[in-house]
Order: sequence, then C-alpha cells, then structure tokens
Amino acid sequence: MSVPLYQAKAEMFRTLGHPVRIRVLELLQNGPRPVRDLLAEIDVEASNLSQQLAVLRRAGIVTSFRDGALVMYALSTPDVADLLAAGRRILGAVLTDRDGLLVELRSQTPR
Amino acid sequence: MSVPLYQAKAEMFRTLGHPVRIRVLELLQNGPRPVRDLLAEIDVEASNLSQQLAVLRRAGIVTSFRDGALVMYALSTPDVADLLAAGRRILGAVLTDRDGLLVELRSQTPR
DNA sequence: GACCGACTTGAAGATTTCTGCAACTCCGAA
DNA sequence: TTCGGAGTTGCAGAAATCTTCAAGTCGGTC
Repeated sequence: MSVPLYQAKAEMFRTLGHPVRIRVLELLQNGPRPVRDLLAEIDVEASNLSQQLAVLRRAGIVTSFRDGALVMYALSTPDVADLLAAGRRILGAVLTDRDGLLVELRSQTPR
Repeated sequence: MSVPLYQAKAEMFRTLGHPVRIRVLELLQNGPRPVRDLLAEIDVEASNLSQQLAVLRRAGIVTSFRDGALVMYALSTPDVADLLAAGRRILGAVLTDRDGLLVELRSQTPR
C-alpha cells in the first residue's frame, strides 16, 4: 500500500479533530440543517463556524446548498454516523472511569 | 451534553490524524508488535516513531510493555479496528473516483 | 435600489503540532 | 563492567491550525 493513502486517511481523521466540527456532524446526523440553526446550538462566532464548515466541505464530509436566503448543510454520506458511533465506543473503552466524562458518554443513546 | 465531551471526542480523532499513527494502528490490528518491527515497516526515524507512539499511549489508544530487550505495543481495545474500518468506508464514499486512491482503497480487504 | 439578515472570505497573530538532533536509560551479551 | 542494540526524552526551529476582525457576497423586502 502506498504512502498517499495513509495521508488521505490521516487527513480525514484530522478533519474530525475539532470540537466545533464534531458538534456540527452530530447535529447533521438528524438531517440537513441551515447554518442559522447550527449557530444557535453551537457557541461560536459566525465566521468561525463558517471556517469550520469550509473545512468539512473541502474534505467532502458535508455538502451545502442554498434554500432561499438560508444555506443548508448535510452529511455527504450517512457513513459518517458510523464513524462517530465507533469513536464513541472507543472513548468509552478508553476512559473507563478515568473521570466523569464516562457517565455522560453512556447517557448518550447509541442511535 | 457538556462542552468537555466534544473536546474529548475531538482529541480522540485528532490523535488518529497523522500518517505514522494510522500506519501503526493498522499494523497493531494483527496483534502486539515490538517497536523494532514497526520501525522496519514504517519509513520514519526512531525518535519520530517514538514520539508518535507516545501520543497514542497518552491518548490511551495503545498500551506498551517490555518483553526482555524489546518494547511491545498493542491496541488497548479492539474497537480501534472498527474505527479504522469506518474511516475506510467514508474515504471510499468521499473519494468516489475523485482520484486514483480509490482503486487502492478498494483493494484493501475489509477486515 | 437601499437595506438588512445570513453567510463567506481573507488575512494576521497566537497557539499547537511536527521533525530531527543530541543525550540518556535499560537490558543482555561478552 | 563495558559495549551495543532498542527505545525514549528534551528541545528548538519549521510548519500547520485556530481564532478573530474587517470586508464582501447573495437574497429578500420595503
């Protein structure tokens, strides 16, 4: 297997490695959402959110389209939900009462 | 859900966001391996590999133990394999003949 | 067509991550 | 007890990422 493929995989994971971007993806799991909604749920400046959305867009993980005055975002593939779920599982295995985060993690219904 | 949990998830993904670390994890899927072996398969300096292993160790994704003169590394949980597999699927969905990497990706047997 | 809300873009400074070198520890063999 | 192989650690310069501010675009509405 060639080197560039590892590069691509690493970039994909790195793209997910940001709190705001994770938050966005989890919100988009429930279907397309306008930026305005995301902004209302995530405590971050509009320009910052826009930058993070651009990162996800460039990586091809989300797509966007205009609906009148609003810009909508959606997951480009439902596989993203699997990835997030797998991440959640590992976090559970790794944290194993390392601290209180575990309790909170467990309370999140596994889809 | 509180902010710190997103932080933890993001950190977990960021930990995977490096070519050498991805390579290491894929090699460890087949069972524990001494650093010497990893070094032989990954084209990187020993100190660099050691730094990357330290990152994975700190994140709790791998564990290490000494076996005589060798230091062995192993996945801390088999769930990691699922995560890598999910990543592979997304990459496949996202790349969809965006370039030649796709062909290579497909040739990799899905576990 | 002027204005406002909804977003995006560009750029700069601050922060974090990476890489490679040098020095150091640990173990086993001679 | 000395030596060499196997790894790790500390650090500094280089590179990538984040955050924020200012400016700009696109649609609707009055």
